[in-house]
Amino acid sequence: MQSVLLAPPTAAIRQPAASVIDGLRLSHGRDETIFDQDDPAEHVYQVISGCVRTCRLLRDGRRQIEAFHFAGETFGLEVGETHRVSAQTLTPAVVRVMPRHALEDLSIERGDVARRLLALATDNLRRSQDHALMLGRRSACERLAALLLDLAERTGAEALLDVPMTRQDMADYLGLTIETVSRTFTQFQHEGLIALPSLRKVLLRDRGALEAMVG
Amino acid sequence: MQSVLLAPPTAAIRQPAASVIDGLRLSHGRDETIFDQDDPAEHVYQVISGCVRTCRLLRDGRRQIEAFHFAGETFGLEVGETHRVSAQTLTPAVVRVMPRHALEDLSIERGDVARRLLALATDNLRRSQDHALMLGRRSACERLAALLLDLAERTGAEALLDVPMTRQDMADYLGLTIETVSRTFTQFQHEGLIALPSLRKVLLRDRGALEAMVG
DNA sequence: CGGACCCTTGATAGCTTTCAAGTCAGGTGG
DNA sequence: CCACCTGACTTGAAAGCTATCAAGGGTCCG
Repeated sequence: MQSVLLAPPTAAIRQPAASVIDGLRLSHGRDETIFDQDDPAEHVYQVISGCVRTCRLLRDGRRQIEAFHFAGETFGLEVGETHRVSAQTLTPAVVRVMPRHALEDLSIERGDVARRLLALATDNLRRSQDHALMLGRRSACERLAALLLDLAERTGAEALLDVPMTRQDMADYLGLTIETVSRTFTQFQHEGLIALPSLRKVLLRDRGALEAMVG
Repeated sequence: MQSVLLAPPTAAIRQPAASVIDGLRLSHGRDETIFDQDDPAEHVYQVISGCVRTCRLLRDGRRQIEAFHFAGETFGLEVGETHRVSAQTLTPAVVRVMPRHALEDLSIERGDVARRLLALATDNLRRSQDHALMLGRRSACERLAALLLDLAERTGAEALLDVPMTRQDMADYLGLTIETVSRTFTQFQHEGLIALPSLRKVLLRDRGALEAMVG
């Protein structure tokens, strides 16, 4: 038997793995809550289709989106008893729901399952570290360029990107305001780096220049 | 047998766990490199004594410190073949070095070991997410207050903190400049929140106010 | 066609950075 | 033991980037 719990993140999109724990598949509409911050962390989730955001809220309402999750990606893995982030859909989405205790029990018996889980956790860690570097040390332009390139890579788009999130979502992911995101889009457009054929679509015209910004 | 690979982070300081893989114990002086960014990731490390920082560098020299690691804490766990961060000592330190492949092999046989590794990874992930929230959505004052309280908690200090890092280290962790960190210290002092009996020591005079800032 | 929401743009303010001196402390060598 | 010297820290002034406040314009959907 080859494929186990979850396919490796990169391969999952194309070849969904057979899984030991199938889990429920739940369909969600757009902008629906999957779980809230401080809810008991009883499940682990995998995006089957659509897009999900995980985010944290400060008491005064400031929001930081921790990550966007696309098809094949996993979220909701916690070490403690409660979720430290909330999760909502950006688009209509199908999400696989797996009971956490079952996964943990299984990972004690099955080394390969445990290994896969560890890979998922360290992969999320890697993303989070990249995110922190961006938030700590990059300018607004660099942040937006990084987001666009990341989206292109993860959705496998050539030049025309479908962006499932609002400007507000991008702002809360990038640690900026909605106005700054909008101005930066306009600036990129004027510089010929991108075109904006419609809201929710971005055409990358000079990928090299964007990559040079990100470094 | 009760204690396995690594004690849980919180307990490790007081009762170092017996371990399946003892690993080499290496002594380092102050400001020495343990590994560099892009080095092959062949080991996992645990701080026995002293303090270690892990950080990432941008090509133009901008630096983001990803985390400070104190006694009992683990660092260097990677999913890929190379280290994405570098690690240096802040103080003279003793570090336990464990071969990564041995850990991975062992975690396939031993469910408890795998579980412990997963807990370590998700714990690091949690810290990284807190860090990202701070970098994305908090002011300079809030960031410094959070760092001081975090140090107090992790080193178990009552009111008088020993800070092993320079202002530059703090700045690179907090996503600020050294001047802003210094000014914020001065401001806290004037507001009666802290006193600075010497460099590298901070006396917390109004912990409640600091906690209120962090929220 | 109307309305609501999202997005863009403009003007101004504010926080943090940058640039530039100084000050202080700790360590070394005389 | 003291003087010096170097690196770390602090402080000041000015600039810059992003946030805030405030309209105005588009677009999608009922």
